[in-house]
Amino acid sequence: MAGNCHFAFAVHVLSVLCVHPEAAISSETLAHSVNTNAVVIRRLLSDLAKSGLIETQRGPGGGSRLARAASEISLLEIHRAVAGEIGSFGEHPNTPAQCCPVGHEIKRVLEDVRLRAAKAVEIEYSNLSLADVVNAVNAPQKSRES
Amino acid sequence: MAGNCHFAFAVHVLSVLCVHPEAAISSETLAHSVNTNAVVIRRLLSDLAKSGLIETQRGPGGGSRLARAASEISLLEIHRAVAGEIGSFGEHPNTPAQCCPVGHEIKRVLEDVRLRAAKAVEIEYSNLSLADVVNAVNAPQKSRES
DNA sequence: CATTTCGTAACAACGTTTGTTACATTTGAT
DNA sequence: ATCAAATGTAACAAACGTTGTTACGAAATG
Repeated sequence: MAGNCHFAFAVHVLSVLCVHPEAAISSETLAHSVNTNAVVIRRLLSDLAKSGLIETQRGPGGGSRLARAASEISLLEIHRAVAGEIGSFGEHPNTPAQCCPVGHEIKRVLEDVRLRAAKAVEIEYSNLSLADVVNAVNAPQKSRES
Repeated sequence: MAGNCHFAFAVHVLSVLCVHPEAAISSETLAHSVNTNAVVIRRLLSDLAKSGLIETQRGPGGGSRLARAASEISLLEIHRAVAGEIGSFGEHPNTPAQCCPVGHEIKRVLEDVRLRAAKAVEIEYSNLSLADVVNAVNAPQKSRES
């Protein structure tokens, strides 16, 4: 696995919240569906709440629910909430030799390339909503939307 | 940093080879430009040679040079050579609860999402050549091509 | 006030990546 | 032939990020 799985877990969790609009779902229940620890889920939920995608209640009967209609939540928002801006494709971490003509400019050029790729992914994610995901979950045999 | 920097290093190295077409460049020289260890570069060069992007000579005066015109080498090829297929955006590593309707289907849906994003990046990378990168390196003040 | 649940800190386990040393192998020059 | 230059690759340590886990305080409900 490269990087982390916050985004995948978040989409999973939000999908579960989406199909249970009537009740608040506990981190324990969500953790069971994702097959991980409840604290891992709570860390995610904390980020999602900070971004206003869910609302959470403490105490008995507490848990989380969507703060908005699933059709109004894009995958881009989810990604930003739990995994930051898109575009961490292996950057050049070193300081290249500045005396080398290539070394002097390469990081700027690579950054442009990175931005292009990031923009392309952003467009894809912004065109997919949580509702699209849940629809796909509920319609296994059908081909993909849009 | 997320993941590795093979791709960034490879583009850097290949750019240096591109601007020195007259001679074979040693891993030591390349390592100096990238500001890393020569063995790190040799590992990269080994992958690039296996993919037919460069040719390498051992012995005194040896080193590497491009096997093709830079305009015929896409960033997608470079990525595949040193960092594998595009599309390792934090997958869902666990086996979700199969009794949960969402858990049962979510990995397939997430895989579709991942493929979409990967395809978008592939298109960007396939439309950029090593020559484009070198042109951008040589024309610092100009805006980007295409 | 007891129970449930969240929020968060702290820490261990694990895997990946990078850098480094070491050494065998190939090649070219003298 | 021998030497020097350079690659190819294995082995290993250090650093880092991620995940899972325990623990415990805070909040809310009845």
